Amino acid sequence: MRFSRMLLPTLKESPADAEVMSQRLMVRAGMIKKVAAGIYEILPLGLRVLRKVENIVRQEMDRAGAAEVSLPVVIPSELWKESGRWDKYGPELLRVRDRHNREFCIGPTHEEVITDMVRGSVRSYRQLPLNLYQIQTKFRDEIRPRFGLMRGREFVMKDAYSFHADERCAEAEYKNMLEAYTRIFQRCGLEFRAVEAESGAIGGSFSHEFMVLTDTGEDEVAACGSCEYAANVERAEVRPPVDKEPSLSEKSINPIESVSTPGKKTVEQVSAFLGVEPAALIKTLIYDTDKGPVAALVRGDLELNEMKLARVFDVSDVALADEETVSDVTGAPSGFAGPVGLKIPIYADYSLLGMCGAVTGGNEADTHIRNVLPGRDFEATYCDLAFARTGDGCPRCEGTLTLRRGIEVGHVFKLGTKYSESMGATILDANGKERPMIMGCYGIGIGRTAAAAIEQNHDEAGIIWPPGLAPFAVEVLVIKVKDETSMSAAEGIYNELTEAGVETLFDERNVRAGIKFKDADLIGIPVRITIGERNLAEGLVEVKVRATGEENKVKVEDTVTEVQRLLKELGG
RNA sequence: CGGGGCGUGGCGCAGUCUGGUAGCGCACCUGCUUUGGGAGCAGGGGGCCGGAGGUUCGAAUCCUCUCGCCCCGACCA
Repeated sequence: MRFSRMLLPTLKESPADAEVMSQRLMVRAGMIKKVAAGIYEILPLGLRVLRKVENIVRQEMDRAGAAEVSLPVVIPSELWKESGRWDKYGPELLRVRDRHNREFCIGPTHEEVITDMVRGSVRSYRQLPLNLYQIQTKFRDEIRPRFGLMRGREFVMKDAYSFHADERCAEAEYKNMLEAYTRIFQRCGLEFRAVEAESGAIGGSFSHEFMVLTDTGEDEVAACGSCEYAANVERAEVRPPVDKEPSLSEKSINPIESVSTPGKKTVEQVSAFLGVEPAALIKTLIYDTDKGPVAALVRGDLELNEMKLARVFDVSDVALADEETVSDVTGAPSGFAGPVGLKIPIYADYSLLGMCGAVTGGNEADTHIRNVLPGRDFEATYCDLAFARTGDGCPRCEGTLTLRRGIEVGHVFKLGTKYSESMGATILDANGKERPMIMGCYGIGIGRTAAAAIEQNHDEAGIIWPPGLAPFAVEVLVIKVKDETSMSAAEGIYNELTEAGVETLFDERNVRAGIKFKDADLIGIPVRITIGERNLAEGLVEVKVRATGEENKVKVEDTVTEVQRLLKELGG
């Protein structure tokens, strides 16, 4: 491809609204251009990269036994009403009407459509399993799109759906997809972890997020340094402490006493006022549940994870109780709740085990109490309630967890029968009994993967593409276009490379060398061949590796073989 | 949805407070010089100042409404 024939508007300055590096570099490298919040035009260079990701995904999905389909972007509301999601999905679902005033939505995901496709034509367990995927543009009307392609409203996604006659088969496919995803992201040249997103109650986990580890990710991941355990911080479990022997100080601790703490409600205020560490406080939160109000306790320096609390009660959601409920159950305004003397069920985080002489609310306005000893002064059910932190114990081994940021680029999820049941996608099993198909779904954000690759692979000068995703393998750069010798040598090398099947960008623009060098670094093509008069006089050209800066002079006639050797070495 | 900020040429911005015929840098066009890391000089083209209404002799500037964009938070998975 000739540079001059390609729309490749590089920018010297960064766009004002770009928050993260990948977005800045994609805009500056002329890959994307924003047209509206979360909606982008993809320019030729950008598309080439997206196609690289797509093709890797396609190859690995095919290799894993999945078949590609194409599903509609515009989906009739009936399908979504069947599954019940038309009412549940909320404003993120973009709804439109056609000229006959019929309702449709722009597909944000395609469980309904794929289920509809399969339910008509699959009637027997003999026709299963199936795994169908598509690579397609989707739309989610995100509240706050940001970070360029990382969190757009319109975005390209690979989504796959599998159908099975029994659980074992569904689980096998789940593993199959985990392996396929691992291959995909390896080929993309990314540092990533498959992270448990949700643990099944009975062994194993059936939701994994593939997280690319970077400093700018939107999600926080707790990963064990010693084993494979990794989980979204919102779900990450913490190893329960071994039972603590009561220490001497515990035995000899003084009885509780009240202290006046006028207007001191928050942990910071109370710890500052009393001159104790936040970790010496017990935070008491009153929550509303189906079973009435409960108290949840965590150590003062930790944060309660509502999801963990919800899981204790096996509900999808818990909410902090309102002011009225708090004063009803504690007899005090919020900010002064404490476990001592409470009549409602008390759930305490493991972090309370071994605490002694703690400070808690006094269940009385402007009052706290100290010398509180769990077990002596109140009883509680102990469980894992706090957000995991760096240094916490791994739940699976003796190692410790470290928190890192990550970008979710893929998600593998066992769906079960939610859609097949509501939409009547059933088969007859070997006994002639009708049962819903068991489904799984598997997504990969294409644009997000490309963005994540940039987050992980760039320097001050620009992008450094992993060979697998590079828009071109090689860039041929002529210093002086007007010099006929240079130009004909460059043309020769360019043609040879192209004929050898090496994707080559030929920068034959009639601009100063400096501009071309800067653009080459910015665009980040792995290998650059520079053709200048001086070297050419000795029959040489320069071959430079973008990632390492390593540079070699090569004989003109050896260029193509040398480049091919280099590319092989780089893993392209 | 709450709070804050910004809309001025393709991009980045000044001008707005204190109304008086729209400016700078980059990019673009022409010429000359230059030519291995975003050149210099000279000349030039391009802007319904986001939109509507109002105040005024006169509005980018003041007032009202509106649309869009960005940031923080809440929401969402």
